[in-house]
Amino acid sequence: MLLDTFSELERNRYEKLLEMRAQGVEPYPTRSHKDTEAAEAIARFEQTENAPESTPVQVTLGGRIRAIRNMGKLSFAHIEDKSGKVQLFFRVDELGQEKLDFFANHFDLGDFIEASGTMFRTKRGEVTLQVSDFWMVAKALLPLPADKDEIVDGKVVRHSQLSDPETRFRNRYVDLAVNPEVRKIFKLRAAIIKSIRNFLDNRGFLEVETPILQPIYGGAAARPFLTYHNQLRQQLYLRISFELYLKRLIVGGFDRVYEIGRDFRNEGVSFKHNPEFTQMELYMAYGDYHAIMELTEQMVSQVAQEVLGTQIIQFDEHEINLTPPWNRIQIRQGLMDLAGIDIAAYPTAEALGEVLKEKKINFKPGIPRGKMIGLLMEEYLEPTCIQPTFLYDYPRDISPLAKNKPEDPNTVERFEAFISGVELGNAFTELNDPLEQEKRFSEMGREYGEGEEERHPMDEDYLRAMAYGMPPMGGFGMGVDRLVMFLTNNHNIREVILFPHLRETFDEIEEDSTKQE
RNA sequence: GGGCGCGUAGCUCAAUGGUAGAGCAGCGGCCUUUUAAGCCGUUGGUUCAGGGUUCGAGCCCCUGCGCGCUCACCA
Repeated sequence: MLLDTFSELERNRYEKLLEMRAQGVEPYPTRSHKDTEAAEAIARFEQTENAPESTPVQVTLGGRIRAIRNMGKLSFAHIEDKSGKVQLFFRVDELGQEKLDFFANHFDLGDFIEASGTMFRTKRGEVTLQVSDFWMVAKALLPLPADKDEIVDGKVVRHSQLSDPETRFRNRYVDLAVNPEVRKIFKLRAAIIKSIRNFLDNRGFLEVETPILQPIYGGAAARPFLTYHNQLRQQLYLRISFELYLKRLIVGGFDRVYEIGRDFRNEGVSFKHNPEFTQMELYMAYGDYHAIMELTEQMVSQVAQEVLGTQIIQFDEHEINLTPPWNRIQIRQGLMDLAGIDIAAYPTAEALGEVLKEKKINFKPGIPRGKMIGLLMEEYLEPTCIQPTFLYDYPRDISPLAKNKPEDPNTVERFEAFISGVELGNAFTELNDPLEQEKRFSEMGREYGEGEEERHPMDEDYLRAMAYGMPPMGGFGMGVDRLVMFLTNNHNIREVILFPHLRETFDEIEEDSTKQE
């Protein structure tokens, strides 16, 4: 029972609720009567304020009470709705002592109130609603964490705001309710995604939805989540990428498709990894990875321009310029320049392994050559990619879905985009030769061994689709959460996901007897 | 999974091994233009959990849980 968990402080609010009911006032009425947003009321007043024949701005406002200042014969309150805050002014002359006392005795911080009256400007200069009538629309039984804003030199200074990350993420509704800057992140997030859609829609891409529950996972190197369909008695995986389904659609004739949705990867959780995350993938027939590079830099810079009004963003201590063209560094050349290693001179894993040992880079014995190159990139290339950079031409053995470079069978046409040393997206000229694809799947099986879940499983139906003829194309996958992190200057992915995954608490584990292995 | 750090009132934080505190929030007063309102008074604690050392533990030790940072795994 909720009531059983209440502290004395919370009981107190419940008592007020009971008192209201006893007086015939419903604390959760069915209808509301708000007709104007806070910001709109203020704007309308300011427009008419100095007009010679201004008519009074008469409105009914509604929102959550964020501050109350009772002063005996008058009261001030601030309420907040999605447009912002506005002050309410209650005077005994206007309302009578009884009504004023009713406000003082029954309304708390966090309650939802509606009030009608006329807008005016106080002596201190704040546009305010002079309340002629008010009523409760939802009583809050639990108190929100106390905080107050002070305006110093035009800047809002928060006092004692809710800041403990665990409390904030476990009770995101409270975090959002009291921290407007957190709400702002998610408004920006929505705008970013909308802007991506606009960009792609305008270029003839069709937005599609493909299965999240998949009998065979694929399209990325990651461990999947496993689930089970009872009636079909079928094991299913939660998708780790959209790739193989989207490319089937290109076979189907759409030529340009994209999807924005959730991927699930059963891997470590960190400041840049959440078990489920939002991915954007697109496929463009008759394009290659060079075309995708251009599309990517245009998309990201344009999204920034639309959402932030600038292509120059601040991330960490760096000022990052998203304006095209971005840096392009070929991996072999980059490693020659920055590490003094020509990877082409070491064509086998054994030979390259010796180089890694020389450079004191630790690696698990037996990993493929491509992974070793990945380690070199992490050490020498990626940290230098502060400004937006495409690293391109990847080793073939870690890229089973990408097409060879025509002149170099060990290298594929693939790039990854980096900003501030962190990967933003991954793209390639897509392999469209079904027999070659079949060979690659088999190779992956050998490289990784049977037991390793991250090896790319053979997908027979995908090969069949390709065998019907798949036009040449470029494809691209981008972590939307990462992009939101860059554009909102957040360094932890949990800050840009509304309900990030947190470990269960002990109590929850004990109560949940159905939990799986 | 490893290492380091943190966990005290609803929130933000104090407290040499020696009576658990402050501000805000709450509650009771005073106050007719306040705005971090103010002034006076006051309530509120399983110090994350369990064990140990000690005359005595918020503090020291052990175990567990959670969070943060970091490394590893992983794009």
